[in-house]
Amino acid sequence: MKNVTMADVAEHAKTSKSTVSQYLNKRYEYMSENTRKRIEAAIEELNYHPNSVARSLKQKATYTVGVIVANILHSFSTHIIRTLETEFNKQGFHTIICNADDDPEKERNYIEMLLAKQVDGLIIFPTGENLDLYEQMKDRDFPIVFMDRKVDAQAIDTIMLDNHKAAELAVDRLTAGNYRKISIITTSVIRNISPRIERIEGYRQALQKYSLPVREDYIKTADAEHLQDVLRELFEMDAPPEAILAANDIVLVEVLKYIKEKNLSIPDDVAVIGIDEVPFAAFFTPPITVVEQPKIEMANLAAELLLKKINGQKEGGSPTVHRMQPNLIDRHSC
Amino acid sequence: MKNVTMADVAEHAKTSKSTVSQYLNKRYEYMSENTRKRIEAAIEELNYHPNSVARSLKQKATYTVGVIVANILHSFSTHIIRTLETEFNKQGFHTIICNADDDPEKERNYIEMLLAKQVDGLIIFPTGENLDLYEQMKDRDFPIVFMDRKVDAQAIDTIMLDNHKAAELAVDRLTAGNYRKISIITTSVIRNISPRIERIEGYRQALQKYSLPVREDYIKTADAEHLQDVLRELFEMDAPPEAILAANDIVLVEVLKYIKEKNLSIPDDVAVIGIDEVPFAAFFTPPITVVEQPKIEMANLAAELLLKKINGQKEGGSPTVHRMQPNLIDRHSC
DNA sequence: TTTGTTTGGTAAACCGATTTAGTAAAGTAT
DNA sequence: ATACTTTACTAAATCGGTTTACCAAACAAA
Repeated sequence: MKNVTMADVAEHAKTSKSTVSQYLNKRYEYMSENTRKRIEAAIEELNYHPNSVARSLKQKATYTVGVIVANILHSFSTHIIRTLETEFNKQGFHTIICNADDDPEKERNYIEMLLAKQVDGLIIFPTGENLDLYEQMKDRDFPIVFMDRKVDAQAIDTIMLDNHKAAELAVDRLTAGNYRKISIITTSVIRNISPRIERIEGYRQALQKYSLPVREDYIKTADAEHLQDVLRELFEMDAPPEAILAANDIVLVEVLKYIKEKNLSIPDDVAVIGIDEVPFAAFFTPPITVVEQPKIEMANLAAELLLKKINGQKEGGSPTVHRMQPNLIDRHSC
Repeated sequence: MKNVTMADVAEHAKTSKSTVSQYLNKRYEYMSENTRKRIEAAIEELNYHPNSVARSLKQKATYTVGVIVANILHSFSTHIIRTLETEFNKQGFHTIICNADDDPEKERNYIEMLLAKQVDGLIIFPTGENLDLYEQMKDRDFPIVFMDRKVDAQAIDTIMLDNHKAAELAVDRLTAGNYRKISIITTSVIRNISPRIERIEGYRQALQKYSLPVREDYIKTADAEHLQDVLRELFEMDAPPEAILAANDIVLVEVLKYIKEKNLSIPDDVAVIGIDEVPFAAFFTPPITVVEQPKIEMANLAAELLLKKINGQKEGGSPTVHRMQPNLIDRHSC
């Protein structure tokens, strides 16, 4: 069955393609009532649906944005995606979601594919390795917003948690509970992923604020698959930590797994605090205290900034890192 | 800065668009080594990237598939999405993910938008309300696979859990633990969403298998927001249930919230079993017994079926409902 | 020498919209 | 009656690729 095109509609309605196009774009001033009705009828009768690929080619706009998350397994990413999608959809934009799996090569492929597909803008949780690509896009003034992580070499609008503050909030809470031997665990820090670095920095500074010693062997980083090993090391130390700051939700899950397995009790044997809210924190036994990111605001701001760029509004100032404030949800794990 | 097109490359390489196109499609037999090198150099020098919108228009293929999930909040959906995206990406396809939020109107819009965008195929978790659209696509032989839910009126390939079996497995486990007053709770059943209906049916049949009475007041359905009310009702009954079968992950979360709030103990005060695996089940206190869906297999099968249709392979038989087998993960909540 | 084949290439149509420039006919102003 | 507007419409160019049909030159075969 042949596809119905605008030419078919025009023929059927005894008018020209141009007029049908005007009709579709609701510029009714350019035609008589009679013509309009004939077009309406023809569209109905032929069950015509415009081809937006053709439209995009001519208009040089696809009304589609790309989102490349570094790792879709973080519940933070999932929530951001959901809000972004809803927001873009409201504004008539489609969203293509890609998962770079923390692999710079995959990220490169996705960026190239999305650009070839002529997306109108990009939101990226950058791996930080594809500087040349970031640079190119910036030079072209291609609409782009970074999320969650900053890339030092690039002056690109970026939305990030105030990670120093987040770690500080956690340490504040822990010291208030009289824990002094505090460990921080985060996922791998090769490639200097900025939020992880910053959370460790924030932790160090907060300890210093309380004149607590910073013990390097309390600072642990590892891939998700090796976190159990790291935890074992930690608890086999002469002076194991009294409290653990899980620097993201993946770490928190591994920490709780380990604790369950070793039959330790929270907070008596170890106190636990996490950065990133997770769905089970509220009804866990005990409920887990957590520092949450303002996900909705972050996603909304990202969408807003990107749409502004797409609509060609010259940005007020130069590219900024927008720092969002974390929030402590105090429960009973410390 | 003007965009670089194939014409620019041709000019720069002193050849024709046709030859450049052949080059891009790796049909090197049609040109001399010398020409090939010149094209290569020109592409490099101009930093040319082909426009896939133009290509799609001519080829009538976008190498993009759409996925419309009914509700992205189910962890099941998230996992399916992840696997689908990975799988399609392997095969050179992009994935556009949309969330219908269980709203048939949103679903309709998404289907229409994705078709206008000329996606090559569609995977839908159908709301079940847009029969006319489903029908149209089927009539056109448009590649489409249903996931998780079936639509009775439509003969469209569908991938579903064996929901009767899933509920039966849960009841088996509960009766083995000597629980006899078993309640099932599921999210709203208006619009006859098939997996929910089937799980309730499976529950009834399983009770009958054990000659246990089927009490209608133990069968509860409600929107996520009203589940707490439903739980209150349930536990304020004269004979409250000894065990709860949470028919999906959203219900499970609400059940555990309620239990925590009321300070009930699992499994002594109430036993709990869920359908759908969740990340915290393994290290919850107590670890939650759960019937899991073979998500990976389901997503892989869906991708495989869809790609076959897209590649025009005539399907062996008529459209089928593919029933996948659930699996009990026995832990300590019953 | 003539014919056939291979090699290396190009011009132009095409995909299905949008948009610009132009025009015929009718209406209005002077 | 003439000039100017407005109304209603269309032809054709365009977006950036792909593909088909065709061709000239070089070479081989008869």
